[in-house]
Amino acid sequence: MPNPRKPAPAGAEHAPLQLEHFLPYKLSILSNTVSQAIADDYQRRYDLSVTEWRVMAVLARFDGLSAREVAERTAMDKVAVSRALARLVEAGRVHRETHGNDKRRSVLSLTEAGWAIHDDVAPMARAREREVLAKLDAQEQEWLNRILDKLLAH
Amino acid sequence: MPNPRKPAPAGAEHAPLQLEHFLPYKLSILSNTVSQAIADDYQRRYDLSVTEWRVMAVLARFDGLSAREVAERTAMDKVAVSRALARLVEAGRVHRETHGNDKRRSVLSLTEAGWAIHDDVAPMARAREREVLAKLDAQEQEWLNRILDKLLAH
DNA sequence: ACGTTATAGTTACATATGAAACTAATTGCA
DNA sequence: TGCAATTAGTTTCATATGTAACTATAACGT
Repeated sequence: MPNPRKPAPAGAEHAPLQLEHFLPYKLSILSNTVSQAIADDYQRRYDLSVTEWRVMAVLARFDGLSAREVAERTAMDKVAVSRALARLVEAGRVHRETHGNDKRRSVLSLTEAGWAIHDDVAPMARAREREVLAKLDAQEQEWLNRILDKLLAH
Repeated sequence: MPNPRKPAPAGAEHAPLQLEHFLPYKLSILSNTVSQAIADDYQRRYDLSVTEWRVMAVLARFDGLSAREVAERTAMDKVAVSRALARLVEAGRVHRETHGNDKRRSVLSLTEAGWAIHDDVAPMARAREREVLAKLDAQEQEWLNRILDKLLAH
């Protein structure tokens, strides 16, 4: 008998959550599992955190963003972005200069070295995404997309 | 023109990810948003971390678990569980005793104070879940459930 | 022009987290 | 038995993270 646990009687008045059927919990597990699988592909190899990778991914698409704009696009807070940028600039992966008209703002872009990493990591990330989606049939994939977009709207 | 950003030409050879259509990214945003909304309900009021709440939720359903079993059920690592338990026992929310036959194992259960918190927080958590699901119609809710279970299987 | 308010970004501090080393108890098997 | 290998749980250490305070610059209203 590996684990003969009784499903808590707990009197009668309590109403315990069933974590395994609780949406926020399931989302958390799934999200962490998937993100970690991708991170495993690049963290060791490039000494790159998830935060840093997201900053790079955004700069790959939108060249010349400011730090605040990066924060908006990645949904991370500005402190996290500031720190990620400090490391990325230090490592020569991101180039930072000051905006001509507004000396508060930075103008950010990937360096050659940054692009090289991007071009290696992006396909791996896409492959992981495909692995996850491969567990679903075409119809389920469509529904998932629609549902996530609906939940994320506004 | 608040933000006239050009969608990165970036030469021609690069293929930047579109984060906003990338499944792992969308999952991460959604999961964090939902979990944070729930946490906001109890963190200040009870000085209770997400980790601690999950431990309590599991003990509410499965009385007498060991720390390792709690870790399994919450999908958290044993160090996180150990620390959460230390705080919960210290705060008088969880009772810990030693297993009769195996002195390594602990036998854990909620105290009266623990149950009181549980009985206040659990309905709030359920209400938040309902708020999220309210954005979907009945059909979408069914698909979401089925799809998440499929992705989480194995 | 000038003082107030807002914004971009960094720094400091306190807390959270994860990996690995560690202790204590139990199990397996020669 | 008795000793090597496992297992439960804690501690340590190095990093990560969030909040709030801070600096510098720009925008706004009078």
